[in-house]
Amino acid sequence: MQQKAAIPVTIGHLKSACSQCNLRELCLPYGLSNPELELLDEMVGTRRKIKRHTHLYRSGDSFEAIYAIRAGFFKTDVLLEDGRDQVTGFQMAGEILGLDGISTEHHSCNAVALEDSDVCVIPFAKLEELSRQVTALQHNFHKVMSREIVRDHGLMMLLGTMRAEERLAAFLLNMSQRFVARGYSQQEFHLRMTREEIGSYLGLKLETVSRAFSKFQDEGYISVQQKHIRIIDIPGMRKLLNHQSPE
Amino acid sequence: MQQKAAIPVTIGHLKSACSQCNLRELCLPYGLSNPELELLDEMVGTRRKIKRHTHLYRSGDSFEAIYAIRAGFFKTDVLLEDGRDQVTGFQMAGEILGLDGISTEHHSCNAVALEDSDVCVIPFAKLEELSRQVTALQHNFHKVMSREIVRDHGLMMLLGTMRAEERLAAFLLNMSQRFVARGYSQQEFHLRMTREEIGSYLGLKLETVSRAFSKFQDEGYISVQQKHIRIIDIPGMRKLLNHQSPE
DNA sequence: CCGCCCGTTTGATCCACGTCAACGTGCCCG
DNA sequence: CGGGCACGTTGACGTGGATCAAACGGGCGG
Repeated sequence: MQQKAAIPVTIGHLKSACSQCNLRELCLPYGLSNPELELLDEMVGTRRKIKRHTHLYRSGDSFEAIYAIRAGFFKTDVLLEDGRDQVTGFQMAGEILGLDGISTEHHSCNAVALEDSDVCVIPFAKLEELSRQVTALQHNFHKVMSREIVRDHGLMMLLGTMRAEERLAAFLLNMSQRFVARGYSQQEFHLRMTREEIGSYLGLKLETVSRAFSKFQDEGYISVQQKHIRIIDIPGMRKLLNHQSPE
Repeated sequence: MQQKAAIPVTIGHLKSACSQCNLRELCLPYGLSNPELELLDEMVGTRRKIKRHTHLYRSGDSFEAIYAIRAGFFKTDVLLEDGRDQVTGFQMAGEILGLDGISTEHHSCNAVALEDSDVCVIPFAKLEELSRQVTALQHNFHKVMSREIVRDHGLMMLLGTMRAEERLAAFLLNMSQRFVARGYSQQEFHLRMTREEIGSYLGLKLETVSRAFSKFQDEGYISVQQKHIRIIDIPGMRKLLNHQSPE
């Protein structure tokens, strides 16, 4: 983004600088003082470029660091022995990847880039060390983990109680909201994932996802052109969520 | 359990003692040295008794502490505006409740005791303070949060990809495993929750849960007598999980 | 000890979504 | 520029689990 290296690198030994990062309001540096930010800059060792459709880490990899997404888009998924898998999340700039690895010292899911991406590598041992000294960092980190838990509960709710169209509406509104927080349009965006990945995330088959997209378009809620989505009627979409329960 | 107070109390000002607790291998004290345990004892201010069917906290309550279950059994659930709700977890002795509250300083789910229970109140500010000094505590706490995230991913997998009988099998094996870790029988236990609560947790209706119980019994996997379950064929149950995928 | 009530079981029917199949469509590479 | 291929759409049909309904059983209060 800032400079294009003449030699292609997969692991860039560029220094990151949290103090300069325009995502710091969304990420671990939030609310830190300048001297504290400098400590954080030291801790975040390197950045790493991840090409589209390659893994940042795989289930079973030993856990050493968490990753802050500087630019790009990821999915995480888990795999069952029998081959079934499920997308557990889509992550965008400013969000943290790798928290699943802390519990066992090994990652328990795969993280795959859905577009060429750029992450800050945060060695976990150093994070723990620094968060013993910087209270605000410690607190931010705890909030990040807790937010992940709350997010997961929301997804469980979706998977456990919602019907297909509600799930897709919830998904689109969630995307919209996250794009807004990053300064993009609320109603118009580009989805980086396939219908199958959306389906896996929402516990639906890709055909069902496709049909729901078509239905929303027919009813004037959205306009769909491949992966390009425009939400025409946001309040209408919201109503889809709350009202129509089968009981 | 140890002594019955003459006066009924809901908030007991009994000192807890992590150093004496027989659950310390499952809980935050794991691996701490004796002097560190004493610091922990100081931090854990009080214990609190929660009667069956009463709330430990409610969604929206301001967040001040997390809770370690000393004895008893809880469920957590989230509520949608339209009245639909979903059980997001069942918690037993040695497990931690309340982590959802860190992110917004308010709880985002309800915690209800399914039997008379007893929890250690861990003021969160003090926990953060102490975990800045005691590395092992800090690390344990991070592991507890991460474990919760991994658990949630497993549940998402269940809700997103498994059929009814697989879900129930997974649920029963999970219960069994957690009872073993607490020194109870692997094959025989008492469920504290109703069929409806199991259904809500598994994303099924209570009738479906009931039918699956009956089917398992007919096929000789388990014997069911109300809430009392005996698993007869554990390896058989495990096979139910992996093999029979529809694709 | 009886009767009520909540939780559970079981049966009959329905329907949302999965499955299978065919056809479009944008895009990359030769 | 054209052919292949992954991704997406749409249709016809099947089915697992929801829904509706009725009856059962066990625990508890009177």
